[in-house]
Amino acid sequence: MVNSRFSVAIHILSLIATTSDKSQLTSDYIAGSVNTNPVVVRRMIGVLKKAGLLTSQTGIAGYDLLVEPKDLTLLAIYQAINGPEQLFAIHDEPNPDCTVGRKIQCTLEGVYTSVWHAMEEQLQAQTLQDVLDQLR
Amino acid sequence: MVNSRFSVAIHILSLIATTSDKSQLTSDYIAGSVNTNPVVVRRMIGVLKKAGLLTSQTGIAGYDLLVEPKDLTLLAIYQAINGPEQLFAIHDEPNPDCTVGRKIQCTLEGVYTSVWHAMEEQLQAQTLQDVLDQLR
DNA sequence: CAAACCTGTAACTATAATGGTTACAACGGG
DNA sequence: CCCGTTGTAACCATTATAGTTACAGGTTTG
Repeated sequence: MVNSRFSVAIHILSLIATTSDKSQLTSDYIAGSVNTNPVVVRRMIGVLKKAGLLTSQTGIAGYDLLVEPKDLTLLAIYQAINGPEQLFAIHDEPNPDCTVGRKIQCTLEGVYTSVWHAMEEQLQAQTLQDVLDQLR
Repeated sequence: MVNSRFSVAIHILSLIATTSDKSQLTSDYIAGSVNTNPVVVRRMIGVLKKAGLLTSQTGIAGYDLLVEPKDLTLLAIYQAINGPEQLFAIHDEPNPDCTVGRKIQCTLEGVYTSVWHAMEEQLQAQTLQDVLDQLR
């Protein structure tokens, strides 16, 4: 199972998008909604900030989205967190003296690429706004 | 990143499907091709056996597929290993007193279900035979 | 200015997953 | 019987994950 960071990120971004009173929107408050630690929240927000999805200012409560929810795809969020990392791991150094071992890595990469493309399409098709609509 | 078990399973099944001399096909030999430990191989084979993909007999070298490579989808292999497990984790117990927290789990499940379906289709569309063809 | 907030980040910890390893019981074939 | 094999339990090392403490530095308010 993949870790829960993607879930936490979507939760955080949803809160930022829907909370009108910015002074209320502290890492402590967000942590209370997500049910985790404020530092975990700030750490995740740091990642999303680096990816250009939001801004914040040291010392001041509140965060601002830099992308409209309707323009923020789940794929963009996913990539902000995981980078270009492969989804499935391939075992290291299979035996090159074996017909299977020699070509298995390359073959699996092809398989995983097609699987990943299918996921990508789904993530691209859904935006933060879609999530917000379902949270109503 | 997801663990490498799926990759290892496909590798093992490919070897079983392509090795004609069964007395050669020991867990030790397979481990040599995969580049891992014989026990890791036997452990994985135990899982695949429980799922009904192959047979073996204590004390005798060799394994036999119970499903023709052309009928063995990568989805079947994936499910043999991972069961019905969700792909993405969702964080526990978000705050029910919060509009977002209250409905985020349900919403994310919907999102992940659509993503998983897309993956499923890709895995269903490819068989072990397709993999074997690419290993040539 | 001082106190009370906040963010940003480093560092440490506990827990769990993963894969490798040793060990051994049980089986089969020469 | 003897040797090689499968099937498993048990243990270990490594790593990822998330939680936590601590603190530097910014902001606001009285």
